[in-house]
Amino acid sequence: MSESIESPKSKLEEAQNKVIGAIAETMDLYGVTPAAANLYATMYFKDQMTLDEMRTELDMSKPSMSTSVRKLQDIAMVKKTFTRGSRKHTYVAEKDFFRSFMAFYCQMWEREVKMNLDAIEEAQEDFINVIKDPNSTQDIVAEAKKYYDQLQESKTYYYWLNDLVESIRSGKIFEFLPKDEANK
Amino acid sequence: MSESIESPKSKLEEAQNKVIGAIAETMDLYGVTPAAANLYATMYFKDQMTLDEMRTELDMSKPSMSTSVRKLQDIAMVKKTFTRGSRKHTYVAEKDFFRSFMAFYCQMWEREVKMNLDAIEEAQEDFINVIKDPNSTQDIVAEAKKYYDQLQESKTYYYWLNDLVESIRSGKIFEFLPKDEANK
DNA sequence: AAAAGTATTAAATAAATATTTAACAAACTT
DNA sequence: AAGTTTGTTAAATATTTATTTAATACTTTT
Repeated sequence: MSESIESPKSKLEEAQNKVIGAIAETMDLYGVTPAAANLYATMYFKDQMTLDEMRTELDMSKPSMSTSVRKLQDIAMVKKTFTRGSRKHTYVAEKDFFRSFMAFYCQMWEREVKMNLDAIEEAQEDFINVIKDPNSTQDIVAEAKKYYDQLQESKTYYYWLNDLVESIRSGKIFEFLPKDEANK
Repeated sequence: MSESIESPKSKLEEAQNKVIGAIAETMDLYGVTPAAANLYATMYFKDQMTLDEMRTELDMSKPSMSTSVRKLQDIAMVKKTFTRGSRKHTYVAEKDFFRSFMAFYCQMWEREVKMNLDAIEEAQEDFINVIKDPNSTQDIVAEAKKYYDQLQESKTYYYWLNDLVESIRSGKIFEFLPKDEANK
């Protein structure tokens, strides 16, 4: 890999590719498709891109770019920009990871909290009905009570998760955990 | 669905199933297979289970239970227990969601930080070499500087994420965001 | 309003992942 | 130590998910 004959241009690209690879690899743990992960990582080094530039750069189909870019918009990692004079849509990558973090996790956690708390409320009602039901044996009642309490306990977690979301959304968390911490 | 003819026993199960469904559905957003998600949610209402009980309960193959339970152990959502007198291995679900949260996200975020910081360090070195290279044109140098700075900026985020992990691991975060918050 | 360019949706294909069946290995019992 | 039970690994199958090709709808320009 004789370094000396390599052009500055290609060294630049090589350096970018290292980061692109790392970002893409960690991103598909975030539930996005490989295409979307690659796309975001690629856009991370571009000012803005059109769908056609994307498909050329990644050598993939346009619909694939279209759906990927939409998915990335959903999790606020890509934004549409308005470029005068061009009919093509242009998109930019969110380069502030704090914002991506916020958008992604808050959305995910809110969904989780809502879905589980809803189910818990319903189930707790059911358990109460079982407890009150004269047809219930002692064993059944005891079980129902146990589960009711277990769910009650778990609500603490979901409330906490909601608080976490809230403190991220409001930025209050950065009072506790500052962003730069003297930049190490 | 005439409620009155339903036995307390089946009402109990129905209530559990509501919660099982919700947990399982949110869990496969956490990168576990449907089998593992269902398994965890089922175990959430059991004291302990053997592999054979799991396969009976979920009506799936034993190897599927074996791999699922291992995956769940990896993310610390299930623990092995030692039951005297039984040759079968027994497992219990971690019912404290705070612990699961900690284990899952800390592991995930540490991986992300390490992988990306490593790539960034390498890339930044490369960019410096391009900047120092006499063959580099002005444009190339400017680009290299731009990317170097962009990566430098992004490190702030990864350091912050590391701090977050640290404060979760140590429990310090609960000083800032208390667990029970008067239980609403 | 027509035509050209662009983006999106739908159906078909390709690729990846989860699950199962079958074979193997390990641990316990007698 | 041989046989039986339990758990794991490997190969094959099934299922799901991602991607592409082809068709459609929307925008903008003339």
